[in-house]
Amino acid sequence: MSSLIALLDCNNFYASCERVMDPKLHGKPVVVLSNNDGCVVARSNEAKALGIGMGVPEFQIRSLLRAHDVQVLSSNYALYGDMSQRVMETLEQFCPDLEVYSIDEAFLSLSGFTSRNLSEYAHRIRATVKRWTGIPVSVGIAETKTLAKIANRVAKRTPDTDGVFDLFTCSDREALLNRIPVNDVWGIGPNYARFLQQHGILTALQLRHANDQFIRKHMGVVGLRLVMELRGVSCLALDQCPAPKQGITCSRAFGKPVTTLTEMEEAVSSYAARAAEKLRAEKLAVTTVTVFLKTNEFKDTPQYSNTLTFTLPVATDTTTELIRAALRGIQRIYREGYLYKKAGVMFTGLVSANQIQGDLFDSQDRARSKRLMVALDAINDRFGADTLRYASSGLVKSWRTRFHRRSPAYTTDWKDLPIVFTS
DNA sequence: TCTGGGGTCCTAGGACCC
DNA sequence: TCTGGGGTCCTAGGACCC
Repeated sequence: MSSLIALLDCNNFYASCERVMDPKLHGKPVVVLSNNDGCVVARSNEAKALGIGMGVPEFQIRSLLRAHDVQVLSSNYALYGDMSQRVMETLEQFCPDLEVYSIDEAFLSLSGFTSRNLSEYAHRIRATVKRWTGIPVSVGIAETKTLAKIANRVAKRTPDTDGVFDLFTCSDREALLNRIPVNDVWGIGPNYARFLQQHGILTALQLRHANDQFIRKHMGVVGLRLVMELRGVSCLALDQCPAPKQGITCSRAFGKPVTTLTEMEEAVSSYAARAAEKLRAEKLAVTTVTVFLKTNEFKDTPQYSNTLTFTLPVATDTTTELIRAALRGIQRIYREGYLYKKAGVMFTGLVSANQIQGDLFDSQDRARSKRLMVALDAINDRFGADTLRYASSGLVKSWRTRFHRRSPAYTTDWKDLPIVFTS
């Protein structure tokens, strides 16, 4: 008996979260925008039906949005993170062998459930998630992750499946796979799709029957694994305890172009502080810091971008040191005379915070820094992000990312708690 | 005017060593 | 007289994901 996997995926996740908290959004087209209210990152079914594409810049569809009274919201990541946790906790009650794959998806191992009617079980999971969290989900079942992804797509797009599709027991798999465009296969992005189409491979079925050597040569071992998975040979195991993070990044596009070193320093200082918070939340310390900046590639103005990576003498998780390091870096690559659009700070070479190796010439008082960071995080956690912050991050922050249409902090701020009236 | 952010994995090529 | 080869580590870049 081969193993079976279910992929559970929340429908239109960000838009669905907004609807849970604001029922007025039901039945209306809803879109959620990325940082800076730049691009569409989530769409309700009604918005999809209007032809609004994923990733489209908001300014390009502004008249369409207005004409159809589309409800437009900025991203509210605190809300989505909370809702995600509720969904995952619900799933765990049904199936403890699960891999949380992303904010809105989980793979479930159904190997121990083969005596059941799996479709029926999936319908029960789906109904329970809806009842407990308000989030609609779809479930795809198959022998491998890649096939489960395809099954999930069928469940989402075929109304009479009622949100659950079992590809394993499907009688006409070949015909079904032949209706899946190759660019819809998990792991086939724009580049591979174009390449495969040029070689006459247009569907998931054709990719499944592709020549192994050909795939190995042009798409590497990743491509070969993908093809094997399409054939029902599991190559991507369920990963219940994800590997520790390899890097932590904080980067943002500016709300308006940055033209002075002072503003750039403020931004980079804020990003370093934010990345340092994430670092401590994961109980990690960093040895390698990368800073980068770039101008707006969509514009016809002079272009410049640069990146600098350097290694710290001693691994650290202290905001003060990391800001200082990031500022030294950005000062070296900053050039006058450009309109900067984006900058960022990346931490790599992460080590566990409790095994920091000191060095002979280390002059920092580590115990003192540690106490300071614990206090800083506790205050910001209690009273809200940025209650305490470093002066180098600036006060005015005219470069800051814009969120003009953010919904309230329903789940993370008492004053935004939703109020329910009953009659 | 206006085009996101945060990740992972793999590969090729250079530096270095023995 | 006539320029080795293999292993390891690191980095940059490319592909993909949500």
